[in-house]
Amino acid sequence: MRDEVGRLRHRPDFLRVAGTRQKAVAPGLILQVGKRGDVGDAQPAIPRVGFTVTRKVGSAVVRNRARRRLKAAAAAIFPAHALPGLDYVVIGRGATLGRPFILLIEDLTTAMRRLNAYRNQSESPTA
RNA sequence: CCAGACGGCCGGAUGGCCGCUCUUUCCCCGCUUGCCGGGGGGAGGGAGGAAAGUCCGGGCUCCACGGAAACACGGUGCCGGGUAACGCCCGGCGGGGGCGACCCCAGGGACAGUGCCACAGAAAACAAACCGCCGGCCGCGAGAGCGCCGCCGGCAAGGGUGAAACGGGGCGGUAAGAGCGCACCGCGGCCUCGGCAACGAGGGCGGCACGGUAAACCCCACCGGGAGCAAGACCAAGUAGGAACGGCAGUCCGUUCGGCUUAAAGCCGGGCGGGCGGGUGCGUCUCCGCAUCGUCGUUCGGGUCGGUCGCGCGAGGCGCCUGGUAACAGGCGUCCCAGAGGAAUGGCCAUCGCCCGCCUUUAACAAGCGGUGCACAGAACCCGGCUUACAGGCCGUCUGGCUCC
RNA sequence: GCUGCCGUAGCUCAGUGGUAGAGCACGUCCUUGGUAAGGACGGGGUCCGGUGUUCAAUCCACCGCGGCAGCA
Repeated sequence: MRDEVGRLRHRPDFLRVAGTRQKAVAPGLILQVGKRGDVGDAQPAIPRVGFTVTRKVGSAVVRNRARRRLKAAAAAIFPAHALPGLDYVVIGRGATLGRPFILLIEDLTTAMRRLNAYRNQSESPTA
């Protein structure tokens, strides 16, 4: 069972998610969560994810690599464990590049659990 | 072998699993049948030498404009060549550095004008004279000589200051001196020769007349219209069916409504229909036809921030040949080589290569273990340069030194 | 993509060719029974880096590094 995960692409979406102040900090990343605002109520809205890596992290090469590793981590977890109707924003930190990939995935799952945004695989997504 | 100079090149390799994006092709489903939408499979392409800084030059697009010129502003600045062009490149010249290979230089004009040259020093620029030197007179003294408080005249060699002092040091000359004279060097004209030229070489003349600074203002010559792909074009959606100004301007007939009027007539304003004229669009243009309408332009206001094009065949890459010292040019053959849009080109793993550390051990290697060690760095319209960053490595040419034959 | 500005003592800033300064801060001393205030003295600077122009550069020119801001 592989569910779709959408992608946040516009600045207002990021600002709305940041405005909810739902934040969890892990060594390798920071996670923000917010409910989708524009939902049509007929279909259950798919979860969406966006990535932010600021210039404080480093040069363009460093920022690109950090974002790609976060994308890979999200692709490994979100299709099975993201909750529908939520928008996730994953923020890269300076340690994102040096962190082993396994620990990066653990960081993501613990951050999701801490924000009550983690779905166990057995639960039905369309509750 | 060591040290060095210059030019060019590479800048991790192979494989596995899971993904991203573009192109192409096939299959299935759907309907509003079409380069339609959704899903799936196959094949192929997918960062750089600097993609960076944005310091120059172009293409392309829009705006402005009578061909253009001028002022202002900015840039460039020895000569010749290359180039689409350049502030780039190549070859020369001049100056400076290095034993040398070679390297460095914004390198026009200081008799067009203005400004500045601190401190020190007599004096920092049409010259002048502080300490001085010399001669004459005067005074003192027997004399050599002396004279701060004496006079007149000549001189600029010496001293000291400074970054820089109206040629340099040498010989002659002189009372002392002085290009006053002489040779050399420097400087400025002239002539001849070589060179396309910058410039160089030689000869002869002049008589020191001409300090530095133009990356101070400036003068001269040449170049530059402005903005930038978020340029610009189209589609969809959607708001207002808006306001102001300007360009030709509406006119005639019928009918109807309102106002003025007691009513009619008449006048004014509006609606509808038609004719003529006008605008816009299409048909290849003036003719003509069709459609549509008050139109078009500018500015403001309002709305949208979705999609498509621009967008990659190019001053293109590679190989060979020819011309040229070279930059480069020409010819022939061959290849098609990224196109994202919160932005693809990746994540994880294994093996090899290189580097670092440790241990065992050595004259040295090798082997073993560990390493979150493997440079600088990510296309955003494209191209030519410049500049800056860069672990490690390869190739070629040349210079100096040492040793051996 | 385009365009400006800034970098000077630990901090905030002057200085714009000629030996680099002010305020605050810091140190020592005086004053006080003691502290603060006040007074006296003092230490501190690769003037962001490099190359050049000039006799001489914080200042002028060029090239970098870092930071800030504006326009689209």
